[in-house]
Amino acid sequence: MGRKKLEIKPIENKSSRQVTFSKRRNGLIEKARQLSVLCDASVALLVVSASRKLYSFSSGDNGTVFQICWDFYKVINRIFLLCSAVASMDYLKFLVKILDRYGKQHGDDLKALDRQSKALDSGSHHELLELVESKLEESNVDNVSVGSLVQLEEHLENALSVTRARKTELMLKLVENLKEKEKLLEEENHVLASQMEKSNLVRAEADNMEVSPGQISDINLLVTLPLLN
Amino acid sequence: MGRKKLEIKPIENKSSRQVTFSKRRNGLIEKARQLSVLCDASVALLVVSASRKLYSFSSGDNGTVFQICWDFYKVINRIFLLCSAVASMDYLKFLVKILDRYGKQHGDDLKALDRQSKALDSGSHHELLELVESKLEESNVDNVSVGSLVQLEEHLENALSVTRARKTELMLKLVENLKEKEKLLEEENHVLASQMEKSNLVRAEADNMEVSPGQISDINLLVTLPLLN
DNA sequence: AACTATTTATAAGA
DNA sequence: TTCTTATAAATAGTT
Repeated sequence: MGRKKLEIKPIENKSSRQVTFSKRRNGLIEKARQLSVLCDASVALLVVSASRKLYSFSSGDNGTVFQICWDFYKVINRIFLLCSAVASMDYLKFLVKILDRYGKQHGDDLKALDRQSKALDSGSHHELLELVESKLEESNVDNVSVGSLVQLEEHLENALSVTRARKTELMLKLVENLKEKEKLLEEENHVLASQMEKSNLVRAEADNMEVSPGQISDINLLVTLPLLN
Repeated sequence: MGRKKLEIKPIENKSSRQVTFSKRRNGLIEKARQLSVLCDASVALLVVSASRKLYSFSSGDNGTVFQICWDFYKVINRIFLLCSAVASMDYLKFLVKILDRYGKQHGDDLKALDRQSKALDSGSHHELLELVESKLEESNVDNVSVGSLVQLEEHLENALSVTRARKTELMLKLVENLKEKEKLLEEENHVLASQMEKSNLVRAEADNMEVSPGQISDINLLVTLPLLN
């Protein structure tokens, strides 16, 4: 739809490709907007230029981008999770590049959050929770920056993973201690019992004195108590 | 660009809205394709109709949709995670609907996987791992269906969560048992010790017989052993 | 689903 | 970049 018909194949000339990209990108975004308005549709559009710059549109039903994208995210997330196990080195490099790009495009947000995160460097749970709450407060969703949310979630993931590992570690240590304690108590018990037996034997031999019924039954009761397993 | 100018506002007439949606959606997807080809750009487009049907396009640099979407996913995922904590009931209903829709659009895949998953209903870990491996094998990424991957990940998530819960449960039970055991042993020990004391006392009174040094030291050693804490 | 009168998008040029 | 303009493409209303 210009002065002459354009074949749909990669444009060689760099500057004309750049110009076409700019025009068509705007056109595409406008068309996406129109479709969403005219037909009550949810539309999400992502464009990444050859120079790795990101442009996007979302009809944003509730002023946010994420409702429409939830199923998209589901698909992508799952594919990614499964593929990351078998991903090539090239693909991993690609991911790093994209994350880099995000860091650059949201540099200010990241810096701002970095200052906060430095404050809780030593990992105070209380402070972390406060940070989360303040972020949730201010996140009437569309005025909170994406970069800071990305950063924030990383904090949360770290905290969770540390907490989980610590839980397991503590429980294993507790079990170990309890088992050792049990072993010692059993040994002590055993020695006491044999001591008692010997002493009773010695006494019985020495003077034929009878052990009182109450005392015997006490001992028997305890020794035959079933140990839990 | 039709017989007359159309204002960009919601189309009231249902059937004409449906027709317009169909035409413009195709147009939009074609435009997206052209942009990606002409300008070496990555483009991802998602359209959900008012009737909740999903249409999408992705330039798919490597034959898959997910490279271009990775950053999108990052953003969406993080926003979702944070917002889900404060999401309204309406929003939760919305999510359920979308997941439903997925189930419907990938019904065949789900059924196929369902048969497999029935086989490991009783939760054999070995079989689950085998299923995962076979899926990874066959997922040269573009010939495996999205629906089955979604389902597969749900299996994995369930298995993980069940395993984690079971681990905690078993460890807590173990700790409880060990503590009870310890209590009983300590009681038994205490009774034995006091029994011993009484008996020694009685004997001493009765005939002034001395307890052998070796026996005394044994008992003292055990009673003063530090208990772990 | 086709047709076609129009509008809209945009390629090339400035 | 931005504007202009000739022309290609998309599509609204009609059949």
